[in-house]
Amino acid sequence: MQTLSIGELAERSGVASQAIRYYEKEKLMPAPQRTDANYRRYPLDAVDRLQFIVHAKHWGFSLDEIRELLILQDANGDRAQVKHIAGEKLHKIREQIKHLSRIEAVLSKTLNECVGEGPMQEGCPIIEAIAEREK
Amino acid sequence: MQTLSIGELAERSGVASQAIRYYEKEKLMPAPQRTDANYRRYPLDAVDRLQFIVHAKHWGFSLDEIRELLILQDANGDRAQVKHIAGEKLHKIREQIKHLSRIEAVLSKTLNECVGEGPMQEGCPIIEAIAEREK
DNA sequence: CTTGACCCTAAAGTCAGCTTAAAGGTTATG
DNA sequence: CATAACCTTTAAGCTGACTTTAGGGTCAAG
Repeated sequence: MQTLSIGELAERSGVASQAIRYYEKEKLMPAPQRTDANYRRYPLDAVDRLQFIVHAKHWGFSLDEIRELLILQDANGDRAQVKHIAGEKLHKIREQIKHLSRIEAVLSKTLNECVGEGPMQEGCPIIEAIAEREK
Repeated sequence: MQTLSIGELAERSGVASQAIRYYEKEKLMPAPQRTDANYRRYPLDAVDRLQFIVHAKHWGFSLDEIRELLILQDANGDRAQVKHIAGEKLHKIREQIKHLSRIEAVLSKTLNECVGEGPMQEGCPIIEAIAEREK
């Protein structure tokens, strides 16, 4: 069976060798077999696992959360647990969207109100909005 | 004129003394006058400045961005510059909302598709969504 | 057989925005 | 006048997700 050195794996997955070693230390990647010279040799499907990590990171999952998902996969775990983790993540994402939307609303409103000209001796609606806004 | 010790300022503003010293080092707060014993004495409006910082942080501005806004205020700067900084921030916030909304859409869709029962031998729509999703 | 490209480990550095600790001076209270 | 509650400084620690550095070992090409 074909195996990959860490450098080949890095190139195929787009993840730096040192990051791969870091994922191993953090238990996201299993420790691979070693050659006599103590070089890591990875099976081909290590590429998929790394890309799962990359995608999950892009989705905003932390390494801790990704580790949980991988453990469930490795253990052929319960769908309910995966759904639970994803549900919590969805909740957090919706909270973030709410928070950002509130900011977006006030900021775009004040930007419209600001003429964007002249000095600010008598105040600037943007500065004032930041200064006064509660909560 | 009444002045405040750093501890009194901390209590009135809700910002820890050490954080106030940190803001001084980072040029967000001006270095205040000192007593003979080298104690900081703040004017009352230091409370407002600190609360401006707190609010701006809550809005998602970084300390670097807040410093820029404060410099414009201190210099009685140009409204156009403030509008420019706020406009860039608004753009970044809208990008973040877009990114999160895309994730929210896919994640809530896959959560609905997942029965949330049984083991995942034959795959789980959530895991697969993460694994397969491009970009 | 040597040079350069790879691989190894462990430890330290990076970013932001602080917090905590260490070691000491000052001031208010009983 | 002692002691607790302030204040001072500098330096180190924290989180997350790595990257960089230091100091070696290994391997393929010429």
